[in-house]
Amino acid sequence: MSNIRDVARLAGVSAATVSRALSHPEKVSYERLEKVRKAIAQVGYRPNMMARNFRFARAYAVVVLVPDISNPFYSLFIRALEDRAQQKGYTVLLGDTRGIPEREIEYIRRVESHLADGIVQLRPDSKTTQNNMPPDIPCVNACGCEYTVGPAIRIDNRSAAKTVVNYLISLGHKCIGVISGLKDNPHAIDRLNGYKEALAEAGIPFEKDLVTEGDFTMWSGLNAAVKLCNMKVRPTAIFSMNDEMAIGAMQILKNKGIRIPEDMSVTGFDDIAYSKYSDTSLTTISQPAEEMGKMAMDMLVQVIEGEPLSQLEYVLPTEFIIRESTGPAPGKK
Amino acid sequence: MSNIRDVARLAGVSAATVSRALSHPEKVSYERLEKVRKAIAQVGYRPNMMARNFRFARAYAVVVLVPDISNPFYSLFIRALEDRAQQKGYTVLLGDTRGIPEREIEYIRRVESHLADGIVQLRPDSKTTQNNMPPDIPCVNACGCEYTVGPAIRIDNRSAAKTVVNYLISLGHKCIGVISGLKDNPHAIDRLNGYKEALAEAGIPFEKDLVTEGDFTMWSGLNAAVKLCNMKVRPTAIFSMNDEMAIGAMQILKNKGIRIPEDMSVTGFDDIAYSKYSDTSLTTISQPAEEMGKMAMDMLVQVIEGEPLSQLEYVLPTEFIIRESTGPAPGKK
DNA sequence: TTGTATGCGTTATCAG
DNA sequence: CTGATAACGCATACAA
Repeated sequence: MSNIRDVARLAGVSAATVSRALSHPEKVSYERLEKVRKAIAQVGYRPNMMARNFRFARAYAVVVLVPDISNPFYSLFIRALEDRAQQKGYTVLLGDTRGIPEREIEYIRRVESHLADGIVQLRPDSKTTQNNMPPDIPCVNACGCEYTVGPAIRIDNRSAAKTVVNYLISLGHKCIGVISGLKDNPHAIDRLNGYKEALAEAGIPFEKDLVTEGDFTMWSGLNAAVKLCNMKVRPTAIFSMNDEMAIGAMQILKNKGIRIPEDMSVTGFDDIAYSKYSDTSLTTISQPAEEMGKMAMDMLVQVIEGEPLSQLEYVLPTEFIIRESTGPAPGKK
Repeated sequence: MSNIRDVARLAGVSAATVSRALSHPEKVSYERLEKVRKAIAQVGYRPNMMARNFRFARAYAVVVLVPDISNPFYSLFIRALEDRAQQKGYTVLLGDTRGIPEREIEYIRRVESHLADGIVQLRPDSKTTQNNMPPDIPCVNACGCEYTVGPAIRIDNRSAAKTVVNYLISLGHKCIGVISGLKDNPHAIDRLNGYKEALAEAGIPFEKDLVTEGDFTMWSGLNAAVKLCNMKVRPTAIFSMNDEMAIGAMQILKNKGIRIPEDMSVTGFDDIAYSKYSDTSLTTISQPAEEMGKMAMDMLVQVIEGEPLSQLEYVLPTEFIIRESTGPAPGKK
């Protein structure tokens, strides 16, 4: 591989001139600029970015910490993040933690050892996260819940959930089952609070047995739905905390001959692509995943570059999308 | 940020000793090892990996070039790749090209400028790809088709497709529509060849009107299905070249009152998670995405480190999974 | 405008 | 076993 001195020698100038020709061409005479240009072409010189980054003590790279990249919501987010990163001259280092703290720490270490300049955090488990994250490393929390600290991009999970449940109530549903994420998942907590608020405002008592626990996978949604079906008083609607679990639930309901939405309404959360195309298309909450990815990147770069943040937290709007999986409670019209 | 000399000063040793204490502790006396250990802890020293990489002229990073990370097959592959990379001390740089050649080139440049050591290529468009890829940069083609050059991990698209179509034929189907990817997509070409072979061996003439073109999205599958339904002689089965398009197709078929599989059979390709949970679960080909991701990483590291490759190409087995979306041709039993 | 000299943090070499 | 030194490739302060 040729370096800047090879080019300089060939062009008959100093290495400094070659460097300037590339970074500050206005400071170099036209004549030498041409010489340098030719020499660069002749040897096929490519500046060594690693050396340059090293000199600037900057990696121009960010880590994105994600529990599972195969989750469609996350992959959409990351796609937008990467897009923005590329625009800004940054590289995205993929950190799929699978929820394992050691892996998270491994990636935090990458920042501490200067292989990346900051972290975008999609990990919702804020307790662990905040324990592991040293306060001095640039970090944006992009899966924020109500009680995150530091720069954050988030949605209002609570009021979104409330909107969904309000809608179900308006359709006459009084017994609404919940398929939750893991109980200590911040999203699950916020969304459950929305559910409770909606119930309270409608004067419906909260029944904790109606809340089943899943882990955001289709399989867990299926299992949770089985439990809900076997209850003494079977709910007439299911509020699932994400689309995957709702899809899993719908499959088993249909297998059992329960019609959707005639016998039971089902709602999701996220609006992943499959929700629109699933056989009974899913009523759900759409999150602005791409907008969130872009904003997270913008925000992180601001933090990295030491620019002041005009806002510490951005709460983005969600959209409630009504499709075929919801209808009037049985017996209502 | 503290550096190696700060530690050395504090420990009362030379920088070289600190370096050795970290990299070759067996070459350092126990006494000084302890001193160094304490000093490191005291100042919270983290070795600057960028400086170390710079010195070794290695990035310990690889680029993964993918047309669309939100595609579940790709994200599974990448998850496994990242897993293996982490095991081997490498970082994965995410390169979502969205099929745009300029973006691909941008990432190739990252390797040329020493920000990464090599590339795993998931881009199936081998023509463009090979035009852009300089011969001297380590690269593994992981979405290989029959005519890729260089190190490759792939499946036998042709024979997998043939298996599917053979099965449909065995069910009595004689008029089998195809939802293809873009006509010049290597996967689409290989799979279409499999389709043709199966037909030929069964003595069924190939009808080119039965081949509709999609772009591997659900939406395009839906549109293609509409075309197939409107044909003079409507096919009794649809061979879709991926699951997404099959899911899109199934939705519109059901909307039109066409029963699956009684009136029409549908098959997919990839076996993404949703195929199992979609309302009529999908008969499809399962690709070993995770195995492919791991092997691609192993292979790339071998190339990077200059180890000889025992095999230039690995063809991994696929599995044919029969679910509910296929059945006997109408009129057959 | 241009060239020279220096340093970024690390590690291998070599002499002690 | 240890320390001083040079080198990796680049960009800047400074001198000319």
